[in-house]
Amino acid sequence: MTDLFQASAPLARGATLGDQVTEVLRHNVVSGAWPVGSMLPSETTLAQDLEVSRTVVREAVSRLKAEGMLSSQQGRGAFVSSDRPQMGFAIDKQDVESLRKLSHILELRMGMEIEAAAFAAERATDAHRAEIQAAADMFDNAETGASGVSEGVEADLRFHRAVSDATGNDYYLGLFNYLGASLRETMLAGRLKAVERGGNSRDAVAEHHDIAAAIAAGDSDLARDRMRLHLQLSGQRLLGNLRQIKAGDA
Amino acid sequence: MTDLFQASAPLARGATLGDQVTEVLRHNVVSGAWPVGSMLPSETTLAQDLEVSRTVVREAVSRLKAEGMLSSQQGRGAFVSSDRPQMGFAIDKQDVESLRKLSHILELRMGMEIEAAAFAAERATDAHRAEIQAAADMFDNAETGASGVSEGVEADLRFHRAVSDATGNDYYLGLFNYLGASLRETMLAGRLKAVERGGNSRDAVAEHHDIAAAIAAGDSDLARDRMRLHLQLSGQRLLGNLRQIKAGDA
DNA sequence: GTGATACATCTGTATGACAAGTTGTCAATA
DNA sequence: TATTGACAACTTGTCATACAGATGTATCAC
Repeated sequence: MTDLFQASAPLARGATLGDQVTEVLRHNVVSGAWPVGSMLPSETTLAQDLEVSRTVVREAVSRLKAEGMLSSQQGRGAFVSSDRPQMGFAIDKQDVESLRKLSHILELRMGMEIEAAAFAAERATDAHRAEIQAAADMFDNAETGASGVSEGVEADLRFHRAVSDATGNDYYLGLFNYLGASLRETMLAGRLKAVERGGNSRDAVAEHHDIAAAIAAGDSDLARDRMRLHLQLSGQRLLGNLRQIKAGDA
Repeated sequence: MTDLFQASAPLARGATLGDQVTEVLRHNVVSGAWPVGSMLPSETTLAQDLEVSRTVVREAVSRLKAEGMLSSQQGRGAFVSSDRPQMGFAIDKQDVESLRKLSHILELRMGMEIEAAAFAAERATDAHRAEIQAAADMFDNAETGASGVSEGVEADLRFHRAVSDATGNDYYLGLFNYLGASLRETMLAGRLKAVERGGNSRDAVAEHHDIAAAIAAGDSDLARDRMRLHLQLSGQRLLGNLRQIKAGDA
């Protein structure tokens, strides 16, 4: 049953075996390979196929039981009870600590914010545009001035939230708020390292201004492109800084 | 440390030891006995005090870690990370009944799936491509043949899920699963009306094939464009059908 | 004081064993 | 034939032990 592994990319360094097996099992459920109501292979079988101890398999199963994705009964087996998290779409708090998962979260953010920028360009009211501009200026001051690192992150988040708000679509705003909250601490750590290395966030300031200009001009295609570029670059910057941190630890 | 037990209510029959210990630990957190940030007693200590094996304690801790209430680190210990369950991104079930909110949900889906199509074109494995093609064919058969309405919706969802899966990014897959599940009933109602009006979903079949071809060719820009077009058109079709239903009701 | 080293302690993982519960088989029985 | 009941073959639940790997701390040398 090596095909259990086929879809799982090389797993994050530092992730425990329990984390890894949890991901494999979860993927088998959400991908539909194990439909809702179906029975899982026994823990012993899974342990053999995945080449880990039964201890690790039980750890993974117990987590997914806590999420409501699996249920088990002594003597019968374990079953898929739901193919989605009980409480909507959620990101595990520890996931942002794994660079691979973090990059995936950033990818999702990209998909969502690129289109948000386009909607914002089409629909932003004067008030929205003013807030976007204000957030861009605040970010500018925070980065070029002598403000603390925290102010920079907050201004950054404020800008992106303003763009999401300007879509006039509360789901964009809601999803951004959730992703932003999940990323806040990590962004803070990254920016801290950036400052230590001499600071490289002036690019981000210019990118914010460019996006704000495109939205103000009502050019949705341009807003899309500039947002894409900005998120690609800032994602690379963040991941680069975090890699420095992890390397420094070792 | 018998006071660990003092506040625990009589536990349900059939509850495993793991369930019981989970409740004890959870109570110690929410009651404030173990403040946020504090360190838990070691697993060995807890096992002794609670008179269970370390296995059971680990089971309980792993569940609470999955809930985001605890976090642990090898060599350091386990800590209280939050005294309340984390809330994710959620869509109210009644929102899909409002046409305006529904169109907003579809917009969010667009943002997410357009970029997913691009990632899929870049990263899809042979297995992914085969599944996408199979889902497109299944949709084809369901729409051109004499299958039920439900099969069509399921095949439609399967196609889009396959694309999300092909990103290799479980957050795209997870968000799609959530949005798809939220939309399933509404899509069913819309397609029912479409069939009643003479059927207009052959366009969607062709669009699916077009998308599949773009992904198979590895052309991410084309995949993006075609997915955007498809979601725009199918969104309009769905909303149009639903308006017919609402008009018929009145 | 400072840095290197050894040690104690914690979580993570593996292994083996047994208890407890469920399901299917199959023969004995009415 | 239909039903019962013992039994074997599974499953998950729990325990005990051992060791690996990571971390923090005390200790020693300089």
